[in-house]
Amino acid sequence: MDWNSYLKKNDIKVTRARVALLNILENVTKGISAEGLYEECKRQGIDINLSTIYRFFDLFEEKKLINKVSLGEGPFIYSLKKNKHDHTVECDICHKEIAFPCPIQHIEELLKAKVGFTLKEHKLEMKGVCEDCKE
Amino acid sequence: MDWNSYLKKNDIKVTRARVALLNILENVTKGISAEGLYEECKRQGIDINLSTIYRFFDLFEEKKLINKVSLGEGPFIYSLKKNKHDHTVECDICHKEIAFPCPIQHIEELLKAKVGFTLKEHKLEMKGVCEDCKE
DNA sequence: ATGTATGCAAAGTATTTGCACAATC
DNA sequence: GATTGTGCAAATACTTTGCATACAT
Repeated sequence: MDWNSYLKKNDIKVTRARVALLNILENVTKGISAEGLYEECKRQGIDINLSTIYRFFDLFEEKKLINKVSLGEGPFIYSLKKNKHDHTVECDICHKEIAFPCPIQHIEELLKAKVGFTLKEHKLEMKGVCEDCKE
Repeated sequence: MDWNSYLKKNDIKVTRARVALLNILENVTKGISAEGLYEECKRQGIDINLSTIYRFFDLFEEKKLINKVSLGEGPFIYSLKKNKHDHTVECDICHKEIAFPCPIQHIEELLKAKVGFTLKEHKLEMKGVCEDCKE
């Protein structure tokens, strides 16, 4: 992958650390923790500080390029977003639709961790009441 | 609610702390953090140690009576499970179905926290590959 | 040359644990 | 009475931050 243009497109400066981390993340099948990524760097002889990794995740999460998921214990698990898409929730009352970034990757990590199931497709429909109609 | 029989049914000893915490949780519309529950106890003049609250959550999560959700930052958010139900994931290859405790409450908390939307109904279908067929 | 990124060490936040005493069955 | 729960204080796990230096444009 051409990280150079990927990064520029997202207004992120191209640095040695970021490119190295992206290269590793690209080849990781499931999510990875900050510590895990740090260990993987060491294993590959790449010297990157753990703080840098946390800052990398923070930045990329803010740019919505990364999923950050908790398995309920231990560290957060991060993974590069693929197939970025939204779902919509429709308000029962005003019928407004609100887009919401697909939350399935949270569930995907849980499924993998708890029952060893690898998710391929999903369909999610949600209905409820929006903030304005809540009273 | 009759917490006495609720607890016994789930093989949990009835104690002052547990009943008090359940009473509070029952009247909390959305999830609450350990610290939040602790503050609420104090506000109501109930004296329960923060460790006890954490131990309460651990126990009830193990018994699958409580949801534990992370919003990506800050503490975990806990809520009593209502409408306990499973979803199934179907394996593309062997067509085995695996039940999975409904993960929507995770999403529910996220929706509430991020876009103020209160979820009422959902439909979730998932397909993928089970552990045995993964090779 | 300027602004941003990184390493390092120290601090912070959320949670867990060990132990002594107390409550429950 | 035996077992399990709770409070307290200390420990741990994970993550964030401040500051000095290095790097990217």
